[in-house]
Amino acid sequence: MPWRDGAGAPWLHGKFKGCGYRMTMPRQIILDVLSGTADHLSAEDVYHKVHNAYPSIGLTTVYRTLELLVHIGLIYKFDFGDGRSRYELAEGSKSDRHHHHLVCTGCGRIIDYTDFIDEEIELLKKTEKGLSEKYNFKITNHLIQFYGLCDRCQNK
Amino acid sequence: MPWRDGAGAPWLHGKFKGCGYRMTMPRQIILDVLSGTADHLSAEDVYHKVHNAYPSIGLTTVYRTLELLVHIGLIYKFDFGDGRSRYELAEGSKSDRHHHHLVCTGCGRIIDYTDFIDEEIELLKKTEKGLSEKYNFKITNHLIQFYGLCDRCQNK
DNA sequence: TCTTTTTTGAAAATGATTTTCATTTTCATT
DNA sequence: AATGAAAATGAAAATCATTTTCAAAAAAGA
Repeated sequence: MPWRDGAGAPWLHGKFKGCGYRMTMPRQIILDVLSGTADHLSAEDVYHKVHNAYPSIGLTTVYRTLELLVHIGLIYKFDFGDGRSRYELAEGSKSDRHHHHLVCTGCGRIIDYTDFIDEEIELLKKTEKGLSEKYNFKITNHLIQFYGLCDRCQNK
Repeated sequence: MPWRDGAGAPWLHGKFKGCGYRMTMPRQIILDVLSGTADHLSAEDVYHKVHNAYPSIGLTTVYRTLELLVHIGLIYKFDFGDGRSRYELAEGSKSDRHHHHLVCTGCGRIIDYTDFIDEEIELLKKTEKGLSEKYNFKITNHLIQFYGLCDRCQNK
């Protein structure tokens, strides 16, 4: 699954070239890193992980690549309120189900949940449709997060 | 409603003192500014508006006061993805209904909507309950936002 | 291979937010 | 009203994530 041969997922080449971008080594490795974790990595997290396989990479390139991947739609960018953006693979790339986030305001822990997702999605669809019509807004995305304290943080 | 006499809303004094804080002039004026607008002001927006009534105020104090007000629960802090935090009065202070946000990724415009809110709230309650039990999470807050293009931005 | 365009990395710049610290203000007590 | 301790303030400096600049390196096409 992580395509360690250095070629990257073949179907991605097409996605990149189709958009006029080149599939380069840094881009492949950054995608590999994101594919190989279930965490919500920050740009610097990615930078450190990438560094192992490709020590010469610069933080700048990581930022640029992440921005590009968000633009192409291969990854999502999130803000969980700790001052740095977090990234995760968009579903479809991996066998990853659509989920939302539970954010602990105590320790910053993030829990992905898929419970109730179907109902949420259904309501979201309905809401999107209604809002699109009323406000003439072309909705492309949504964000749902719950904030609170995780079990550990509740006990001081 | 904006208590222009400089005393601030009387019931707020209690809220502040109850938490061990003092109700000062800068704090009153910052609250007045937030009460007097329907916009989603950034810290610097607040700073500029406050400056009229209280020219000696510093940006630092604005930041500190906003943080305090968030902590007390009088205002909410939002991130709409443009790199600066935005603040708005929590409902209850004003005759303000609970609402969610529609964010235009083209121009940054924010639309508050209350449509479908009742259904959303109902589902959120149910979801919160379920998630709280399953993950032993004490949920205090939620965030729902839709992203897309507003009517103006759709036409280039 | 040669040429053009894209991508890269290091260093510098940016910009929002936070910290530091000396001064001023508040408020419970004289 | 005066006093003194605790809290709040403001200016300047510090932080820190992210962006920009720019010259060199890598990729795609001829």
